[in-house]
Amino acid sequence: MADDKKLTTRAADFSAWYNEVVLKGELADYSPVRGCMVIRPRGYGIWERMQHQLDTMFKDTGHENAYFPMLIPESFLHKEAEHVEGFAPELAVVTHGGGKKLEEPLVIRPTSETIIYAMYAKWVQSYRDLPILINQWANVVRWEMRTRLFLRTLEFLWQEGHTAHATHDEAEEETRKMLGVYRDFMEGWMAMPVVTGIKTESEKFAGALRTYSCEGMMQDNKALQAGTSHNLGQNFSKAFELKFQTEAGGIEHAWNTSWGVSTRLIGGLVMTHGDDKGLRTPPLLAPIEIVIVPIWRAEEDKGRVKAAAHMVKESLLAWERRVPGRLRVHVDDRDGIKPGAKYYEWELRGIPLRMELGPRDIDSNQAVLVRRDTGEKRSVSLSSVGEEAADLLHLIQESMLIDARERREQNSIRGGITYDRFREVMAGTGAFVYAGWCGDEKCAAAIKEETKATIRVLPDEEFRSAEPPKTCLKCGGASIAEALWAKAY
RNA sequence: CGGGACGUAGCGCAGCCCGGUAGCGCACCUGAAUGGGGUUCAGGGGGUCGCGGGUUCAAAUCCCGCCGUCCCGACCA
Repeated sequence: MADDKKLTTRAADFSAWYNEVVLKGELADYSPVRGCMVIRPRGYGIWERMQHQLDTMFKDTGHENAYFPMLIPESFLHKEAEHVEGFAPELAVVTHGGGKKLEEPLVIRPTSETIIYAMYAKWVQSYRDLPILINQWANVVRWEMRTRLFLRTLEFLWQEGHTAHATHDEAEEETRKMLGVYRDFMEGWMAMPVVTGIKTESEKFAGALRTYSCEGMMQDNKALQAGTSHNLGQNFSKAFELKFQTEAGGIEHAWNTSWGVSTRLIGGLVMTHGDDKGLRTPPLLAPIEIVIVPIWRAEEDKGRVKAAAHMVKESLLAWERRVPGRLRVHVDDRDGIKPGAKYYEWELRGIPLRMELGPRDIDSNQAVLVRRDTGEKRSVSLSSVGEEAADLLHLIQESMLIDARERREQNSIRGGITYDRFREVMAGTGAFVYAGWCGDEKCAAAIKEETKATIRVLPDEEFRSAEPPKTCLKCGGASIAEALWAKAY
């Protein structure tokens, strides 16, 4: 039976561990405003690399960046019924300006659909004006009850893409395409495997026709919704009269999509790859890929060892790597700190590769390379150090994804699970469980009540088993949806 | 918003029960030695004890109120 395997999970107090890695890794800090976060340079360095890569991928798929205002007239939110219902409880509202009470309150954007489609309505006359493919990087505010650094803060930084199309099929294609971009980024760059799929009616975005999502598994076996892509249908174009004249001459409402990822991804990175030594950063996202620690015993060695370290750095910078861009190398030649202390510090920061360079190495034209992910050490010749380092970084990137995927598979259960066993698993380690659902919200609600597990997505093929579940996990009735059940952040 | 814990130096904490000159570890600064996995010694700087009120000759300590943080519920990218 698939569910007889041994499930594993990280230490019980995962929250404390997470906070420790984030705070001691100096990724973020609490701000004076409750529930808001300050991203410190180390965290922002990772985010900048994420942002740059995502931006590149958006541009490669034909999108442009723009900027829309932070303040939105309250009435805009009310134009789409489901949308306002979904967001009303968590809005921050500006009621005064210039010392006077405003005639109409302004909400601080919780997301920008309304203001953006109001503008698109002005810009679009003809089918020739479509599609509009725009992205914006912005901070948004949602007044959450409970907050957590990176995962759920009152204010957060994200990217939101908003597009308008002439047909439903084109919008659907865009929605799926951007979900794929997210998956490629999360797996290829963050080394974080995700399950993609469609959200159920009750879990979809407020105002969407369909919502697709990327769900990663964290080390406590809970799911993290890492990115979403929505097919909004004509809901917003009807609310904001976003209409165009077709080639045939008729007037039709446009079809919209929106999709976003946020700084939550940094939290996902920590919870996917962190270990008890601190952060582990995939090489492609590491602000520094290689740190060179020069080691000297006698004072007379110091000068030549430091000089050698900088020469090695130069030779690494000169190395032509396979992916675009130079190797990112730092020499830690600080005085007064012993090498061991430096090792701990760089391990905490998650730098993927460390090079130890001492007098003995230099005399034998060698250096020691140490992998952050596995701790493995190897001696390499200084004449081929660039190639060795580049190969190792490539290997680390690959093996971090493989390891994370293996961990997820180890903690996934497909098929043949009884509800009793399901309850037992969810009360214990937790898992990704692929099982059927009869489609009745009462069953889903009962499962949530009893186990805290919800349907994360109806997964795409990659995650499904050969044999689809035939019965509902809870009631045993005929299954109409093959669902991924898990506890979630 | 309900239940619990907590708030004292940059970080982690003791002191509170039983009121009486604000302490410890790490970090930081100076000097010297040290340096292949968290150096050692000596000297030094830093705190309106979360905020406000009350009791008292005297409050970090007792009482009341507020604010904030964390954990557990409801909400959520």
